Amino acid sequence: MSVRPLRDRGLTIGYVAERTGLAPSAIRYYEDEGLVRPDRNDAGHRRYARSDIRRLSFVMISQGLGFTLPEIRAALAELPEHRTPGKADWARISRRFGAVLDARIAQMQALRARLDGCIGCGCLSLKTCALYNPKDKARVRGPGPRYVMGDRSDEI
Amino acid sequence: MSVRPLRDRGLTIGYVAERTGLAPSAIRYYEDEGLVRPDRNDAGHRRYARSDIRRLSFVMISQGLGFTLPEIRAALAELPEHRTPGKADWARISRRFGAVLDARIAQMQALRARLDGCIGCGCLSLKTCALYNPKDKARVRGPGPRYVMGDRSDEI
DNA sequence: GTAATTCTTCAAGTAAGCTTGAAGCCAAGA
DNA sequence: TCTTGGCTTCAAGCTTACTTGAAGAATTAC
Repeated sequence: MSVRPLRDRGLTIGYVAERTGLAPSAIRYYEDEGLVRPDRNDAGHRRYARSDIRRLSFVMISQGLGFTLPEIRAALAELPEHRTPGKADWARISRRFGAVLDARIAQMQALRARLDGCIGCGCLSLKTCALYNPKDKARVRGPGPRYVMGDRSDEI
Repeated sequence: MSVRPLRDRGLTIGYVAERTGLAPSAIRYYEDEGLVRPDRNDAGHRRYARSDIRRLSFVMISQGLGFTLPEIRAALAELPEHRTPGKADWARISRRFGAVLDARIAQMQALRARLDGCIGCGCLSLKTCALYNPKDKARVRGPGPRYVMGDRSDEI
């Protein structure tokens, strides 16, 4: 446990890591990804603001909700730049994420309903099955690049 | 479009690729992952059964529903080995996936409810926020290795 | 004053789900 | 017969979200 978290005005990365539970390497990575912008001291060591702890907490929570780092970065971009974000600021961007979550849940429920429909027929044949309908390419998030997946539509 | 899909008893990979919309490389990859087991002709070329088209369709559908290849492989393992799977077989494993989907939807709804609770307080402080409660580490699926993420519990 | 931490950067590894490319075999059509 | 195209294997690349390790500088602790 860091005894003196503050050196030359700002929190060290080690202290922030302790407070958030994140690994220092992860915090540096988040900086590369534009999620935090710590200052540097004369020696080039990172110095964090107290509010960065909340910022990083938001990153962790959002990831737990299934958001990607680019999505989180976009959300964080809406926070005020020259003022420490307050409750209202955090509540506002949280509400947006809530709406996105609602949409995702609805999407999953739609897929689930389709599956129900398809269980009855058991067909799984490319053109017949409702689950192939590319209407909403509702691919529930998965890793790795999923390139073309184009709609090669010939007859089954 | 392949004019003669059948050579020495069995479908060529190119034909199966056309029919499913999958790239041949993807189909070979699925074989490496144990999702299909085509025969080989004398020259070592893959020869698929007609039922493999349905099998690969199931793989695509399941991925669209958010299942991983290992999960799909496990499901496919429940199909009969020495008999071409019929409607009932496909319906049975689809029903299982449906139940898993239900659970996932419920999990997301629980997370969503928690977020609602947290929007009110706007705290996002590590120990206080309900979204940090590791009760169910309900991380909505995301790519990449997520190592430790341990519960370093010290005071906020 | 010196040893032990902590910090820095940079390169490479990991998992998942593939694609792309190289090098070579085999078969069908002109 | 030759060329074209499809097939084979194997190796390497891509993304995301990181970790691990190396090599070295700065800081802290004793």
